[in-house]
Amino acid sequence: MALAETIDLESRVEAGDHQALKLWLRLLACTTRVETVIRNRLRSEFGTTLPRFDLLAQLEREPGGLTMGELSARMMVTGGNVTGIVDQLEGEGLVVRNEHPSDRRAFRVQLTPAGRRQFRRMAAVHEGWIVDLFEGWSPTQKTQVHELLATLKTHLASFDATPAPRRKNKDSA
Amino acid sequence: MALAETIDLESRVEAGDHQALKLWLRLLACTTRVETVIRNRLRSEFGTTLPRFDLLAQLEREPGGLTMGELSARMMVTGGNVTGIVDQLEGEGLVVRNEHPSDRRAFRVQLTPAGRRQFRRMAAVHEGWIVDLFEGWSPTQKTQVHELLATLKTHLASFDATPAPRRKNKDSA
DNA sequence: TATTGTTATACTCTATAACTATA
DNA sequence: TATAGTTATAGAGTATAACAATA
Repeated sequence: MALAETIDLESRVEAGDHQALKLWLRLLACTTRVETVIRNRLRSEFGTTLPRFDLLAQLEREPGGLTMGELSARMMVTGGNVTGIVDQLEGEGLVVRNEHPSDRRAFRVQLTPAGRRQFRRMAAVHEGWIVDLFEGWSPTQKTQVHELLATLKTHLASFDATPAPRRKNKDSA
Repeated sequence: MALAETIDLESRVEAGDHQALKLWLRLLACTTRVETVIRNRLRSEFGTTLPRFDLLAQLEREPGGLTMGELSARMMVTGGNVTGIVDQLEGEGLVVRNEHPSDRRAFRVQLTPAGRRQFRRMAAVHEGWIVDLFEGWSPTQKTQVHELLATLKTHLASFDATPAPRRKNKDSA
């Protein structure tokens, strides 16, 4: 653990590896904790879930609506799941499947006025939770991490993180 | 208080809120991506999962073994899940339930020699993946974030993130 | 023939509750 | 009575594949 200073040349690479691993473990611990708090509160306060909240958030940003396929892509989940979530939200009167102007196979999924009201109410509370949770960092630190994460995000973009374990073709294997 | 001042104050708070939210979204995006890559590779390369890997990691650190309850606490999941994972790993010959010296209800779950070999092999590869994924940051940046996360982690410790949505008694928040 | 979305199914991960065998 | 672990069940959350309607 605290062996850092006395390393010789040979173990330096290994120490570097451990540095990355320890960083990852800590990052994961923090993220998981925040996520759990948010999930729990979303359920207890609003009787909803993270994917449902996420779907509403996607629609709120796109007043013209989104197709099921676009929702699927933005939420990074496969189509069948989107159908299920939209079914639920439509049942609650928060979203509607409107007809698509140019493709009769597709829909323009949009927020209803009630859906928009409900989402905004939740989003405001949600944002308050996030603010509290990240109060551990000063504004300067937040900015700093935000920028560091931008770098990391770019780097990570080159890794294959497709949801499916197996893609149709093209898998180099 | 002048109107202009009020507006200014309000928008400052709002700006601060958005800062935290944007930070969280980016943090979540990065973490999710890393996790997905790791999960996919763990499955495709070793036919295993993150919880199974995690359980082996817990045992590797504790040569004397751990009880089911201790595993449950360290992995932050409830008991029934641990039973399932240990069943699988025991079936594969990677861990054993040995008898507990002083409590006949409990076990000392331990790695088998094969389990230790297998875990070490996986852990080395796994660490390489992490190193690659975090190559986006310089060693200095890694250290920096690691320390910032320590601060955040401390702050987060005061929030209730119990797995269960509903606990026996009162919410302390 | 390709694509949009639905249906049906399955698997992972996790929680709860009732149960057993000790303590 | 309380605790360690198991069993059975439930419910998110996600994936795959076969299918219908339309392009």
